Amino acid sequence: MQTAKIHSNEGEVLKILVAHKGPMSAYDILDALRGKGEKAIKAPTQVYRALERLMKGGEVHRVAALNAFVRCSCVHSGSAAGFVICMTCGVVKEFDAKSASLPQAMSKDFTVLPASYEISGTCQKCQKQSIK
Amino acid sequence: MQTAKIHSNEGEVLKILVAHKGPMSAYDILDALRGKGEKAIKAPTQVYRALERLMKGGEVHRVAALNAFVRCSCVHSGSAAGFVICMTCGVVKEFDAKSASLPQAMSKDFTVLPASYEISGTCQKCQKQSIK
DNA sequence: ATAACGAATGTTATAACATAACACCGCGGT
DNA sequence: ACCGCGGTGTTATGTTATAACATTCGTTAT
Repeated sequence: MQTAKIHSNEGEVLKILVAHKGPMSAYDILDALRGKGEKAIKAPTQVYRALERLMKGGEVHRVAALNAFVRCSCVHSGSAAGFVICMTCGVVKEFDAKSASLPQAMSKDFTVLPASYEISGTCQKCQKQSIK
Repeated sequence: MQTAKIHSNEGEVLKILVAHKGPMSAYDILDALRGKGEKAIKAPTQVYRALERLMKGGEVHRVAALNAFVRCSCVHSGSAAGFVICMTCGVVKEFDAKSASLPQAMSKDFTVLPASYEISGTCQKCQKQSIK
């Protein structure tokens, strides 16, 4: 069995993200971790690896529109994270895409247009092939 | 008055995108244009500038999830482009986010989960400030 | 015509984001 | 003890995007 290992990098990265509130690029995170002497993370790879696992665990999400990562701030279903993103100031709002009606989620605080919607997932064809 | 100028680069870039059907990265486009002798585009900047203007005109959209660009294939309202993206095979489907109901748009050909929704626009605050 | 201006272009360099490849370590199972 | 695997560290490189500046082309005003 794979018991809980060290994962200290994940902890460090998550701490930074929690403290920052809001999306950070991998390199922002890296800068925040560098110069913490001793045990500090030094290379992008380490940050990306930590982020990858945090994302797999649902603790962090990637915001493609910003090339950035955010702490999950939503009690969502785990499989349908949604974001409304202001491309001017970089503010993001997370919502649960599974339960919320999307247009509502955005129209409260965001003016709609011009806007771009992106839904990333897996198409049926690829889904089937992965089952084989 | 600013009459129609040359914009030959826009034409070249658009031609490539039309021929390719489907999203291309700026560097894919660049490679396709290079080695066309003479008048060929040679540098990323030129591609990005052409894309920028094509996007402003609504002829092309950027798909952030893929760091790519697609010819607009939709008779949409012009201000609410939507995409459903398969992160496995890279297939994208465009829909008019203004008129279509989003969940429907995706559920036909895409299995929903796990999925990520991103809606990029401008928040009210930034909207107001830009009016000033 | 031509000067002057702005928009489009060309060119070089660099910034920002992300991954490949390989060596090493630590722990758990046999 | 050893083996294997997953996590880590390190270096190098690949990919995407923009900055900065010189030049050319059209349009307009003189």
